[in-house]
Amino acid sequence: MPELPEVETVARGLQASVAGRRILSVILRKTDFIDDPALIERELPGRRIERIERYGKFVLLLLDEADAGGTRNSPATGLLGQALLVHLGMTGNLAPNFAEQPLEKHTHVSFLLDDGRELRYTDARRFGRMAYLSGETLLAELRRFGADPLEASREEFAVRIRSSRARIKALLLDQSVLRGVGNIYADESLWRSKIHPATPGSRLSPQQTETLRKALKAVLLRAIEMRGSTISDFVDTDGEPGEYQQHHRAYGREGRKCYRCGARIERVIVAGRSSHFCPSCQPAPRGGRRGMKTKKRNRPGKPSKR
DNA sequence: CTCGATCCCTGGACGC
DNA sequence: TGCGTCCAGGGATCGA
Repeated sequence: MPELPEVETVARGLQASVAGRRILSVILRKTDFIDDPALIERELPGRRIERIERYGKFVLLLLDEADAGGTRNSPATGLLGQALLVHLGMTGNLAPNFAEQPLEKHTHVSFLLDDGRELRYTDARRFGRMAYLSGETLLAELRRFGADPLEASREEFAVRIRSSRARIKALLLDQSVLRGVGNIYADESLWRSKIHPATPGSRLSPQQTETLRKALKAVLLRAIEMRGSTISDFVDTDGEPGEYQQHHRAYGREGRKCYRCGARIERVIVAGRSSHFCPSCQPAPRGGRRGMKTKKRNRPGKPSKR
């Protein structure tokens, strides 16, 4: 499941492999995860991919100007003009392929490039998102998201975390608070910080908050070095899995021994997500079992018509 | 403001 | 072998 380190890995891979290439044409197959498919078919052909960046869990392909008769110029430095946003959801993948390579299953978009390769988007579950945005619309979209956890200062991080009574696990997952953290790295950073996932943000001490900021940043940086975590599907632009899953201390370790104290790692649902923690190292917040249901989510009944 | 529930989707695990 | 069921989860949305 691509979170910040996995998306960073993909963005770096694309920057190395397709930056500077021009998109000749676009082939769309399934489009229900695309904001405005017709816009993409109209706007993308002929555009050059200037560079690729990560923004939260989005891959941003920054494109050159639309019109430009004759030579095209780079966009003004630092200013985002127009971009293709790609969110990988749970199972999305964006990677260049040779055109003669057979299409993998669930390949929904192909961008034909000017060097004969194709940049392909595959996504079995289609929890991802693709959108072409420009100008103020693009800026407005990016403003919806909170601080980058690799860049947030002590002060900014503290304000964002401690001013809310929501549980810390929910805050870490909330993209309008911090952009890029998902379930794995939330659990890993909380384990390292010895903070229980159901602790309200407002109940964290300044020291705990700073410990969490540093732990989160360290975990993310280490995971980027290891090219992300591969639980089931994730592969980078070379088709290689990540390796950080070998360093998980909490996520996916229910019933196994805590590396610090030997107690059994538990799993509860917090903020609607599986949350793995050490009941000994990460004691429950005082004042009750708020949000401490056991693992089962209610089984949905007959799906109702819409 | 914060919460849980529901929905989107498919592959994989598991029980029979 | 095959079928049914459950589960995973990021994010939007809605009602409590």
